[in-house]
Amino acid sequence: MNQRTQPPLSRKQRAEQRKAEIVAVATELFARGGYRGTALADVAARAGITQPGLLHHFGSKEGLLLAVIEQRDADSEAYAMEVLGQDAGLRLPSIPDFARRNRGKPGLAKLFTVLVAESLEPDSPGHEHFVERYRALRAIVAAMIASAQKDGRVRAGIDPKLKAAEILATLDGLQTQWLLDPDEVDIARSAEAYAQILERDLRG
Amino acid sequence: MNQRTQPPLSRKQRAEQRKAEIVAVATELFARGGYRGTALADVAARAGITQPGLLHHFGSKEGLLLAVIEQRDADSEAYAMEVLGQDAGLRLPSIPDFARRNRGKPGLAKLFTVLVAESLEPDSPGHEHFVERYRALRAIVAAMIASAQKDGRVRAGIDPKLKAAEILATLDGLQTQWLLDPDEVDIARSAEAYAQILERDLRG
DNA sequence: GTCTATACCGGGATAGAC
DNA sequence: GTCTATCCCGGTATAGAC
Repeated sequence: MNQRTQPPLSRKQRAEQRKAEIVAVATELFARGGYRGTALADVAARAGITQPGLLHHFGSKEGLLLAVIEQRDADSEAYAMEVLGQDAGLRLPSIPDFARRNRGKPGLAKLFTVLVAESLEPDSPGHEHFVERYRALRAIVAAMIASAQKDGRVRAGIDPKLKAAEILATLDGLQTQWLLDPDEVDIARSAEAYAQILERDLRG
Repeated sequence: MNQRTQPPLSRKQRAEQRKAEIVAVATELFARGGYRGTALADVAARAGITQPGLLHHFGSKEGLLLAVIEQRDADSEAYAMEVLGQDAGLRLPSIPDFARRNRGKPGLAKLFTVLVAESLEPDSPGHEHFVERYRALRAIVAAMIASAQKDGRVRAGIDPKLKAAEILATLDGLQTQWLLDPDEVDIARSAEAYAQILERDLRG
């Protein structure tokens, strides 16, 4: 920013920036329509490029999908760190925060829901990725619960792995109902109510 | 069965039977691949008919989808009646039964998950249907909870509508994790654990 | 690195014979 | 009611010029 002429963007940097723009557009379009339902040409047009121009960067449509997934993961990991990072403890109040934040970006939430469903079949492009993602998430939450059990902040009767799966399931499921019918389902209130009963449940 | 010659199938009955066969095949194929990912010709081939032959019955691909959805709904409604029908009370133990039953038919569970995701977008073919379906399910469960509150079997602090959404969310979410990674997620055990904590929660 | 042009495939729907 | 033949669209990917 304080260089005298123009910030010297190398060719490689320019290319990366271009790719990032395309990924952003693709994220939005995949969220509606899903992966299969979205045409490469549409992504290209919105990014101000032609379809072969786009393919030059990503090689194939699947390549673009993987780039989108990768980038989305980086985002949410950053957020997870921010929200529950400092103390490794259980911060239940952060659950509604998380919900509220997703509410602000329905596109991202929808992208995730749609892609997971498209990835259920074992040989689909994103399958392995989402399997790993859920395993990792369950492990993280389970570890938090187990650690809280050692401190006596969570009762012993809880099975950390089962409870982790259940927590993720509830939040995902609420989100799906909200995406389907936002007028009827208040994701923030639901998440708050859930955080409360969860606390009751964990403390015993 | 006790007619002397052959049970006289009218033309109309034959046609209905044929359609039912096709719907069954379509259900299976839509479960993998989803609606968009499934070719009409594949459905037709598996049903022992040609693709135009199939279209003769359903008019369009969307027509076939609606037939599939309708039929699946009839099925699950029948089951819901069976499982919690007699007494209008809350039968939490039936939750694991429900999960176990779905485990036996992963195709149907997958169909549902995939179609809901494909129906998030407001102008998608099945959107209205799934919106209504969830509203109805939430209303039924909420009514059961409210009635149990009147009897004093459920504590007053519970908000029936919020709790209904949460219950459906948890079961859906667990099912999705199980479909994605059946080796890692035990849907029956998870559902049992959830039914237990739910009982604790409701009783207070 | 981006374009134009095009090859090529797969899919849904229609026409019309039987 | 089912078939064959065909149309036509939309989509991905490739070739090759600039």
